[in-house]
Amino acid sequence: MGYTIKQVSERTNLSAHVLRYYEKEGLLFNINRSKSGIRCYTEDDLEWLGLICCLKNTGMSLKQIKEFVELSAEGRDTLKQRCHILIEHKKNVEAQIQEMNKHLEKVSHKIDYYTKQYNEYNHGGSKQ
Amino acid sequence: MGYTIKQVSERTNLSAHVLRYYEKEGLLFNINRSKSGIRCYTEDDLEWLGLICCLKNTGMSLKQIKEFVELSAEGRDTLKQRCHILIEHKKNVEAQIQEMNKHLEKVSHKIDYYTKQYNEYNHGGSKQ
DNA sequence: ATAAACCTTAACCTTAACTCTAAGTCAATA
DNA sequence: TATTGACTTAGAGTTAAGGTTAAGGTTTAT
Repeated sequence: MGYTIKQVSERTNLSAHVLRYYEKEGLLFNINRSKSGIRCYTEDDLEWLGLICCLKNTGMSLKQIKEFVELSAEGRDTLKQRCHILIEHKKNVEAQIQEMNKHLEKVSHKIDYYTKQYNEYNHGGSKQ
Repeated sequence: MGYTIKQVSERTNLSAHVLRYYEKEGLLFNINRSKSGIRCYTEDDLEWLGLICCLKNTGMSLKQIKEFVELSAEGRDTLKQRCHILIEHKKNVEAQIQEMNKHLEKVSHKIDYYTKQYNEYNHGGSKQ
């Protein structure tokens, strides 16, 4: 019935430390505990963690994620707000990706330039 | 005859502090100075800064950039190595972008889900 | 010539996101 | 029963990439 912190750690690729840290920082709440205080994560908790990782992996800060989580805790009344946050975040990430692509192009140019220089150097060079 | 740190700061959108910091960290070298010790950047320096920013903006750490810069300082013999680094970096960034897109899809699903919930809530809800 | 607006270095401060340590509890095993 | 080992907490340490402050030198405008 439920998962230990170690099991969750293995499934999420987050260390046990990080899981406790996230909890302390308010990204996870209402994690069940045994009588002796040991965390016991539910399927729902795993679901949440999935969303949190997803937001984190797209560059949302823990602080922003926390805000989102707090809204979620307030229930259905904040659905619209949460939706808005996600939509904004999506836009940001898309813009970010575009920027990255633009920078990548420059890197590509540099690669071409270096490749050319390298070939010339090898042709004209004395050491074969 | 060259640019002051402020002029470079304006052109690159890096603060004067950051320019000095980069120099101290070994990302820039051989920056000319006036007799009184004031930095005087050349066009070449600006060119370099352009590449550095490009690498930084695609997520390369200053440490890695420094390694790249050090290779450059060694001259033509490291052209191949540098080329390799850039190509690897490009691959990484492309992979990163793909990952981001995958995560974005999940976010999109969540948005759909929330939107649906919101609509249902509003239809079934008592307040209008 | 004196203040404003630059420049310099050195050193400490900040923030995010961990990461580790110390000291202790608890359950299972030898 | 003693010890191993996973769990707990509070809190300090780390890293990257800067930011800020202090204390002072230089140049230019009035």
